[in-house]
Amino acid sequence: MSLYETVREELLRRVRNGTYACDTLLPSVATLSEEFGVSPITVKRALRDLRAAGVLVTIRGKGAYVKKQVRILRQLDMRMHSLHGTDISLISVTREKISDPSMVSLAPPDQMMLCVRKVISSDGAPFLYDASYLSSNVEDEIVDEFGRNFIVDALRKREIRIVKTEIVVEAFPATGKAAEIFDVPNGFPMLRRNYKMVTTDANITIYGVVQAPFDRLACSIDFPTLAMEI
Amino acid sequence: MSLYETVREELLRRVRNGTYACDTLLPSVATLSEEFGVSPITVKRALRDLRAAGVLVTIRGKGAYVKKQVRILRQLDMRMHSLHGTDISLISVTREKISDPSMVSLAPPDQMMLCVRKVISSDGAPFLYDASYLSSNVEDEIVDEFGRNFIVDALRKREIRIVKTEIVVEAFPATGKAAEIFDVPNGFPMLRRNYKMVTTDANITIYGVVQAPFDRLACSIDFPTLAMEI
DNA sequence: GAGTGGTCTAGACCACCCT
DNA sequence: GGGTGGTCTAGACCACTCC
Repeated sequence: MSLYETVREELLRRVRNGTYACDTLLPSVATLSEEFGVSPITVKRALRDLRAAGVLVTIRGKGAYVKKQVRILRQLDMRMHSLHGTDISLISVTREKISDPSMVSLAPPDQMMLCVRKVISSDGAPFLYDASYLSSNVEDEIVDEFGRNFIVDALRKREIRIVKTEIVVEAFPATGKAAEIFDVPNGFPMLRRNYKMVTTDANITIYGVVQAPFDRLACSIDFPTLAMEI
Repeated sequence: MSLYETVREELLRRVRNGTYACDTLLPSVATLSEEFGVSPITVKRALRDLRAAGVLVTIRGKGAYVKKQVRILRQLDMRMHSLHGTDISLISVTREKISDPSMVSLAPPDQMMLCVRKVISSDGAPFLYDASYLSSNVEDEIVDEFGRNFIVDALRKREIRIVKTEIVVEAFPATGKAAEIFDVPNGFPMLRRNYKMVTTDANITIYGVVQAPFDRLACSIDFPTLAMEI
């Protein structure tokens, strides 16, 4: 094992066993490099890995803090609004085609669609980034509701029900945009859920993408009677 | 944007638009550092990020190759054996307690259990790492079958059916062991599925973990009539 | 101004591949 | 032996925080 890996594993061990407690400041790079007898740059590299793994958060001019681990576990068939202390923040409403390559498995239509992007926060920290696409010919009034509410809620007001849902769940490394919104380093492991919802209104089929950092969200699913693989 | 980020994004752009095609060798670090007018170390750092993002694979003494993207999409309620060209390789059969912290949300029992670990490969490349736990008092003969077959198959031979399944899906960064099996760098984004299966045999409840690199596996789920959140 | 981490560079050494 | 990438170091500069 290389030097920086050894340092990284030792620091990780100290975080896990509580030597470096939650929300506390780690010793400075200079101190650690002395203690381990390695160059400061090697310590920095170890810290960089730990940051990328969600173990630490570093603040320029201050130091490295042990990241608090609070992960939200969501049931996939649970309604969104049942979460406490969540806050919806509208990012943008645009007209565009679905170009996200991760959506291809849901075979989206190749036409201009209405796109509503929002960020959902819990206790001030964003934990979900949602982009949902609707047929461009939806009435303008409904757009406003979509920005402030969850889609199913907005649809229900108009007595539109969801008939069928397809979901694809995958992990992926954070890229520029998602990394910025969640304030995580590039390459940070993320969870993505692509969805397609068919409604009782033949004109309205909803496509979308929800993203979240791996350490803030996990999904749970229950199958009452289905036989499962592995 | 920092220098190495600029280099990284430009290289990524070239991979995406086909300038550097799949399975081809990139120019050497020395060449790239000349072209971009930066230090070789800065290029190396950019390459390191791209390796961590699953874009490149580097081989010592040869160079950096563009990684082929072949992701398997699996339906969560699809039976495993329906996949073509898959191969099961038994890693170990042990008796141990469930200590994986990612399992706590499924509330596993705190007792010695039988643990069967296997790797499932497709076309020679491992894409699934499964660890499944059973009550330790299961008959010895069944253990052998578990190593060679998928659990549901082994159970069905004994006319045991699955009554209920709970699943938790999450992303996480690859650590030492998983990184080794799949030959991915530390911190590589992975997809994990924790499961709990209740069977018709009151003595047999199965717990387990399936892991896969983000670029080799995604899960899909269909809900015929359920109303979904966001 | 002193201390912190983030970045970039130059130079060195090593392990590995190919010829 | 010459080329490749991986690692480690020393030194420098910058941006930031805190006193």
